[in-house]
Amino acid sequence: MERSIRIVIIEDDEIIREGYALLIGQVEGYQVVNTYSSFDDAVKSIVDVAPDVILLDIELPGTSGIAAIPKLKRMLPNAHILILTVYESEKLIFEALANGASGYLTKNTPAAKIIESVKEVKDGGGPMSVNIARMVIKSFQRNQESPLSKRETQILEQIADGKSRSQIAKDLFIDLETVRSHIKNIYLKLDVNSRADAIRLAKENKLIK
Amino acid sequence: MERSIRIVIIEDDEIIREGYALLIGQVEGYQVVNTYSSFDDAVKSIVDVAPDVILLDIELPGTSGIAAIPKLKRMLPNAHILILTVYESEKLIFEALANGASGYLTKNTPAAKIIESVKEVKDGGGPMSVNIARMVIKSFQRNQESPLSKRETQILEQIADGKSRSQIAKDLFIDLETVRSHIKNIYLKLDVNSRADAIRLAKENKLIK
DNA sequence: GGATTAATCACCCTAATAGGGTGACTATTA
DNA sequence: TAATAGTCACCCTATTAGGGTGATTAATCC
Repeated sequence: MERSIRIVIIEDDEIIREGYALLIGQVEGYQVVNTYSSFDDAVKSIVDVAPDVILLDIELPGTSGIAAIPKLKRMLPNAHILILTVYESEKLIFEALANGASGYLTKNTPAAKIIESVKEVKDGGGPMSVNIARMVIKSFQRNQESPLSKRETQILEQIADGKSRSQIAKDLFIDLETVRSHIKNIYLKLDVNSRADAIRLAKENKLIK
Repeated sequence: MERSIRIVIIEDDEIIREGYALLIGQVEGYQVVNTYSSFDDAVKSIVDVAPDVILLDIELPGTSGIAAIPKLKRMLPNAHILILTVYESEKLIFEALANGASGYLTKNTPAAKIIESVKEVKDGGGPMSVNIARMVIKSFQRNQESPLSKRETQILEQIADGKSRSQIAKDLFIDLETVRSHIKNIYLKLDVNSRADAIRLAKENKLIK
């Protein structure tokens, strides 16, 4: 028989924290080995506790959940972090994932889904709430009504890759002057006059990746 | 009573296509209004059929599923496209999502999950198979063992935003020479000697976003 | 306590680059 | 027939990028 999944909960609201602990702890194969009310509190003993999965809140007293992620990953490289929070701001979600969170659930998530998600992160999956998944997928999508032509988009993408005009010319097998011409048109259409502004505007409007 | 969800299936394998059609069509609230064996075949009548959700295969004769996505979105701006395929290549997934797919399922997905996902995309969600979600989340994560210091990472990120040294200096309130010094160290550490190479290498290794 | 690393700044140098202006030719598409 | 996309040409100059070779301070590490 496999040993049960060792879970730690870091959450400042005592009622929620103990509620989750009780809920998860009674499921077979799941073991809540400890709970903490803050990351700063967890630091002392969490390494010895050696959890497989850490349920982490974003809003915590002291070190924020976001800031805690890389620290936890350094202390416990094999542990999976599952964010469990009320926040749905795009910035927070992407920061959490970029920092190393393996999943992101919002707090209205039904108990069964939380249980399932714990198993899922432990097995290397990436569970997300429906609305989070929507935002994540949306972040990949480019603007379908770009003012830029295909060629212009392609060249702007190369500019965003840090390439010089001459490098772009070489890579696309066109003349340096043609590249210049395209860049001028890009600047005209976007109403900017520098690479930095063009890149910023294009990314803001998802004209390029 | 709400009208049922109008579904179209584009899939070249007849057995799979009709299997899905039968499976989905018998669920209450779900209506398979047509099926096609290719995009080129679908083009003729799909606009008149006016589906809410399009189940789309990636490997299709003629126009590929990936290439079909933006065309379908242009023809039916309000339809949601749900990819249903055996392919799990990172490149295909991100291309599909970037082109406008609302969800991505692999073909081993159980029937119940497919049914649920159709409803989910129709409601603006972003359903994904477990393994797809894992890859998507992974794509957000930065390398935890970067050779670059925080400051260097920050400066390389600004370089990737197309900023000049002097712009970076201004934005970070440090001297132009300090920026130069950091860039030199970045180049040394990454063993490159141009912005383009540094950006490419850093993105490949997820040192920056 | 000595070594490494991070972060800051200084001054040498030169080739290449970016951006602005203005215009032309061709092919496709509306 | 008018607009757009894609190609190329030549005018101009200030800025930039990259290489070299330092120094100083503070923090962190063994």
